[in-house]
Amino acid sequence: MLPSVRIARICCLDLDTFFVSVERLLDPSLRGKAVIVGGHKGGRGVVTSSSYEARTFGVRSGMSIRDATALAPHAVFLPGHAGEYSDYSRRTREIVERFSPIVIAASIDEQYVDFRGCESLYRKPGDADDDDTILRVVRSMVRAIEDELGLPASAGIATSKSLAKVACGLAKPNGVLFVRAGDEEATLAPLPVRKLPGIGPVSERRLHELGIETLAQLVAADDALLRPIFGASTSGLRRDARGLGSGELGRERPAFREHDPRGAVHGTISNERTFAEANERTTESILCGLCERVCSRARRRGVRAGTVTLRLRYVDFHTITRSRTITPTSVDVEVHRVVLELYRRARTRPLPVRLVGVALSKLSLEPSQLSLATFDQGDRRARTVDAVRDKFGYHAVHLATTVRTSR
DNA sequence: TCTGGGGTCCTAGGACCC
DNA sequence: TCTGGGGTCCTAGGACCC
Repeated sequence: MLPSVRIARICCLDLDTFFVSVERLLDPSLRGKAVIVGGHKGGRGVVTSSSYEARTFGVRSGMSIRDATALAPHAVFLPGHAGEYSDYSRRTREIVERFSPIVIAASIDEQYVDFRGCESLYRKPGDADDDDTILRVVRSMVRAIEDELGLPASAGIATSKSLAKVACGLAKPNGVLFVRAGDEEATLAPLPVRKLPGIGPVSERRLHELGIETLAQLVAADDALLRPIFGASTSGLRRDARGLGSGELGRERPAFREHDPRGAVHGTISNERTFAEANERTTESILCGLCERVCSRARRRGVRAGTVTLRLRYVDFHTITRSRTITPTSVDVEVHRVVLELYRRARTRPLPVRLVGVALSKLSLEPSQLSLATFDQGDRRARTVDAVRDKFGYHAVHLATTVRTSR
C-alpha cells in the first residue's frame, strides 16, 4: 500500500446563524436587529439560533428563552419556520454539489465536502499551487451561496474532518480558513479543549480538574489520565487533537435508505414533549399523540420498529428510559399499548413529570407494498389513516385517546 | 446555565446459548 | 451439575452534536 500523503482537501461548510439568516430573507426588516429564534418572548423553549447583535448581550444558543429575554428584552423573538430551513438547506446542498460530487450533510446547516482529485479540474495559471487552487474554489463556493441564496456561510479546509470543522469555527463569521498540511498541530495546540469536536461540557470539566486547558496539554497528557474520561475513544481523540484525524468523510449521518441484507434500517424515530404542569390523564394522552406521530413517520419511511422506548423526565430532571423489544410494527395502537404499560410501571416516584417521549428503533423494512394481503387489520387501519391525512392534513384523524383529552 | 427536540454513539451488566 | 469461555441480544444510562 502506498504511504498516504496528508493533503488539505476536506472542507467543512457551515451556514452562519442559519435560522436567523433565513428569517431575515423572509423579513428583511430584521437585518441589523437582535434576532432570537427558538420561541416567543418570555416563553418556554431554548435559543436555537441568535444573531450576532443578540450575542453581544450574552445570548447563546442552547440558553433558555426566558434567560435570553432577561438579557435582551428588546430583541425580536421568533418561533421559527422549520419548512423554510429545510428548503434552504437543500438548495445550499445543490450549490455545493456543483463544486464537488462528494458531499456529506452533517446537519441542516453543516456539510462536509471532499475536494481530493479536483485540483486539475479547477487549476488556473494564476494559482501558486494546488492548495491555492482549492482555497480559491472554496471561496467561490461560499460566494455562490451568498449571491444565489442570500445566506452567509463560513468554511474550513484541512487534512481531516475534525480539523476542518475547527477551522470553520475559527473562520466565522463569513470567512474561509485553509490549514495547510503540516500546520495542523500548530493551529490546534493553543485552543481550549472544548473547541475539539467530541469534547463537551462534561469532558471539559473533567479535563480542567486535571489542569488540562489547551489541546497542547491534552496531547501531552498521560494516557492513563485520559482513559477514564474518553474510554475507547481516547486514541482517536488524541489523534484529532494533533490534527492527525482521518481524511475520510465517513457515512452520511441520517443513513436514510441504507439497510443491511437482513432488512435492518439505520436510525431512530423519536418524538418528545415537555410540559409546564400536567396531570396523569393529560400525560397519558400526550403519550398517545406521540405514539401516533412516531408511527406515522415510520410508515412514511416504510419501516417497522422492533424496539419501543419510553422516556420519562421528572421535574427534578431525573430522567429514565424503559424499552421493550416487540414484534416489529408501525401500528399506533400496538405501540401505544406497550408505551402505556412501560409508563405505568416506570412512573414510581411521587413527583410531577416534566417530559415524556417515545422512540422507535431496531427498524426494519416493512414487507413490500405489493403484498398488501400480508397486512393485518391494525396495519390496514393505520394505512387508511395515512391516506386520510395525505388528503386532509395530519390532524384530520386521531386515536380516540388523543382527541378526548387534548382538546 | 434550572435546561427543547431531534438525533448518534458508547458502555456495561445480565440473559441466554453453545 | 459449583463450572469455562465466547458470542450475541436486551436493557438502561450517559455524553455529545446541532
